[in-house]
Amino acid sequence: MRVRFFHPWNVTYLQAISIQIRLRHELIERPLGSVERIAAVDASFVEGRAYAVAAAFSYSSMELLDQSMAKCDLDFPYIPGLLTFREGSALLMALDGLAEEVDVILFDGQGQAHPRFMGEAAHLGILLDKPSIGCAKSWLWGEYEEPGWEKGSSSPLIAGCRQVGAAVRTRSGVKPIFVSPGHLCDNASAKEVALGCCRGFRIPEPLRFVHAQSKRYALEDR
DNA sequence: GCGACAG
DNA sequence: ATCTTGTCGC
Ligand SMILES: [Mg+2]
Repeated sequence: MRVRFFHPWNVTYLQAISIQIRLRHELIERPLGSVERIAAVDASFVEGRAYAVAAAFSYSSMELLDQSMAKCDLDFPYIPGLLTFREGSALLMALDGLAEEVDVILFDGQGQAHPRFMGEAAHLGILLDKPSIGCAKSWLWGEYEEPGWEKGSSSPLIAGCRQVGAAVRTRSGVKPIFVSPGHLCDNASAKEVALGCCRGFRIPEPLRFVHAQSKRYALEDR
């Protein structure tokens, strides 16, 4: 898939925040259409470099359809709220190598559950002009109640008097994940798709795969 | 000033 | 996220 919109990546802390605020006006929230193919992307880090892997799957069977890797030097530090400026360009490079077209992309981080409603999934979804969903392993933004113990139960993440995502129990009795819609998606679709690609583990299968792959890629290049 | 803080 | 192997428990 191709990147449709661009902005500089070698920016200062204040410029990064300014870009997030500007992109906020481009965010479109709406239900997802039918999902036949889905992609996920993640990165691992070693010796100041990011190793990103993107992969495409059949949504119904979770069969692997395509895979792509990218390596690049890191220049921006990790700052909560600005994760996209650390690993975003590496993730886009990996996604750019995917030949298979997909209906939605999963990211290892927040979507709209972010102080400026512009988490990694929302931000990169806009640049790619593709539907996107954020599936974070821990909390960043929004008030919520502990969801029920059973797999499938969830409770809304509320910020600024509106729902920006949900804490979703993807395995009974296990810590929930934080699912929030990115671009061209809504809360109901995000939760449905995130749960729809779990196969017995807390983390949705496409993200589990790219996480493991990026780690292997980084370790064997060390 | 203090606390919180995706990966 | 990373530094790091085996080990305890469901
Ligand atoms: Mg990650």
